[in-house]
Amino acid sequence: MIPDRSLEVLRAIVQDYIASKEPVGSKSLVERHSFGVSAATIRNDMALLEDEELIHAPHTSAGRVPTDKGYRLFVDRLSEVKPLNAAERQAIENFMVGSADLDETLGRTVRLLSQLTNQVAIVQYPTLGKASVRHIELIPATDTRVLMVLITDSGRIQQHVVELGAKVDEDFIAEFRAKLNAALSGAALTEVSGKLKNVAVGMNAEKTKLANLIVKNLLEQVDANRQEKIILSGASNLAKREEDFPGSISPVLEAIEEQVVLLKLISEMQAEQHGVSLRIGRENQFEGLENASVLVSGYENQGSEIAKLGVIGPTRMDYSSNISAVLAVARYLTKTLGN
Amino acid sequence: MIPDRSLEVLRAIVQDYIASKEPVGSKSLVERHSFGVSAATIRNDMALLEDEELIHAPHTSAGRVPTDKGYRLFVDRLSEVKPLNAAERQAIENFMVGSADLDETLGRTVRLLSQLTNQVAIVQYPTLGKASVRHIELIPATDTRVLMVLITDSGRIQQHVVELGAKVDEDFIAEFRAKLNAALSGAALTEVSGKLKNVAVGMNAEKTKLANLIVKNLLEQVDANRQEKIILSGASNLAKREEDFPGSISPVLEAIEEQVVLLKLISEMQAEQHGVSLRIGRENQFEGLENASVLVSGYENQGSEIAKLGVIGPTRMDYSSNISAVLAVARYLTKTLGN
DNA sequence: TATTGGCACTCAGGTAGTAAGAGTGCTAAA
DNA sequence: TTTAGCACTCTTACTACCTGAGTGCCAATA
Repeated sequence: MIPDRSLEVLRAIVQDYIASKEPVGSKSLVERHSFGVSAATIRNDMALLEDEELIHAPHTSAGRVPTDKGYRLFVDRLSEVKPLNAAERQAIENFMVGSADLDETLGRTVRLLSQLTNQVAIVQYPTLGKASVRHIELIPATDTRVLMVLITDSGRIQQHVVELGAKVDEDFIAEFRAKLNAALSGAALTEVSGKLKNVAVGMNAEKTKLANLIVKNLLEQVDANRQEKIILSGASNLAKREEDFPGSISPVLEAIEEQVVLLKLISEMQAEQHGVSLRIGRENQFEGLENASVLVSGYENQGSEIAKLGVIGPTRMDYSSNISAVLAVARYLTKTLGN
Repeated sequence: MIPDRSLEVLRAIVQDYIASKEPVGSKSLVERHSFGVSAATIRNDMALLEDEELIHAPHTSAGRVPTDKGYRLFVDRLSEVKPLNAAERQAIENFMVGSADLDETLGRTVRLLSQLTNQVAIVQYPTLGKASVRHIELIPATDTRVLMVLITDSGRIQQHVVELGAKVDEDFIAEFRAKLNAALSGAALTEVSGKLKNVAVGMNAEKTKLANLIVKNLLEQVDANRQEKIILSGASNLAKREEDFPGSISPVLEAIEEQVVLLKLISEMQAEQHGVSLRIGRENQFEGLENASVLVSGYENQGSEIAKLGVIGPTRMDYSSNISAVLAVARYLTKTLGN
């Protein structure tokens, strides 16, 4: 359908526009690339691309700029994933060594990714839905309260203070703790509720009441706290590319500060080709992100994807580089978590 | 030194400028306020204020704008803390109910504060330096690894995986855990290292080795993780007030994203009058914050300050309202933590 | 001595008009 | 199918000009 040379022209336009941020015209195009044809011919090709809504002229006498659709075709069919250079690879290695716990690992990851790409980076915490119980701890806090700590196999920790309304017996707590762990250790969080049914069997009335209270709280914790979490880094990178956002960057900042929106967005995104998922401009419906692209990839633990990470930036971004950076960091994080 | 009426003029200039963001001239001043004198007289007062470097004219034929020094005098001597209105008070109440754990409480607090003030809000996590040990947990993770969890009285949790390099005996872990808790429960973190000296006494060589490894890691955790933490909210509010930052907001965003810088800054700030601490514009040396004001107050647990919270915004901010909002939220957080 | 009206002066911002340059689309020829 | 040529459009920059806001100063006044 679209002739090869026209596609080459599209590729050249995307590349030049990303590099220069100026609308690109037929003349500069033949100067910078060797098409072997004249500017007039290129102009014909450009007219074709414009008919297909792959490029667009901001003004009558300006050059052309890729549309969302144009970027999409570029990414899907015209670009190659640019391998990281040695310096970047080194940066990844250096950045991640010596991370102690999950918080620190993910914190470093998100900063690394924002530095590598010069975009806003996001990292989602491992979803509890796919996690399983490593350990449950019950710690007497005051006379009538118990601090409950739930530790999952992905390293995530949830805590909650349970008000028992009656004085607690330390021995009972210890006993119940053992019981809980025996019943739940290794269980997927989704199975927890089923496995808890019989845990209070064989206790006297008073203890049953306490046990139920704790179980109820534990379920709440598993459930309510299944709520996901995202961390961000590099918001200042957005401000540096303000020209790429007509109007103001404020709507974009608002959108990405709204965790709920962001979570909804990335949960909708399923890996496409290259192992990443990409939404360009208006391809995603969320208000404020009309001029932004969202690029995510999954990272894994024990062979299955547990959450996503990626970058958010203007539609005018270097897709090749960013895709390879996101992929590399996702792989590296998977590896780090494996230890 | 400076006559009363001139100070009144300064107050009027600050108020009008904050409200209108236009440099304010003598004529509009006499129109909006009842000084009982003519514009010419006000001009004389303004010349005086300019001599004192309290106000400044952006151009020869423009009105006047307060300088950092002018804002400072305004805050210290001319402004009253504006009590919150009913709606704001209600917002605070509503926002905080039902917070489960520390993370959620602080998360809600920082969002509340940014909404209340329309500025960037910051909340510092309780400093470990002032905390004490509530409980230490040792949980066998794999054959040779133990997950150590340190819970402090402020609700903060630190975790770390200890590689023991040898197979661990569960009974020993349980025993050692009891020993650790007996020795450390209730101890301030600063005392931990002293109290750990004799904990391995009376064990055989092999166990001593393991114990020392755990103790070493515990100390590392107490120490290295004394590193502070800050959470932010409302960065988009900065973008909305871009006009107040000559050039770009990018340097400001960079500065506040740099946790280390921010921590250094607020740790230097000691409560002054009104119970808050304020740095206006160039009063703070940090790069990127020349046009920003930082306003913090401490919040408490068990009667002593454990960390700070506050807002960051343009020097042209509503100091009266923001001071009262920061104070109110700090008080409310103190109260919430008391439960 | 403090205040006031008057006035000349400065300067930012808006409006017009003009010129230059980039880029286009179209047409006719190769 | 490609190309050269050309007329046309429209942005951008520059210039000149005007207006209005606001000032500083001075001489007069209470």
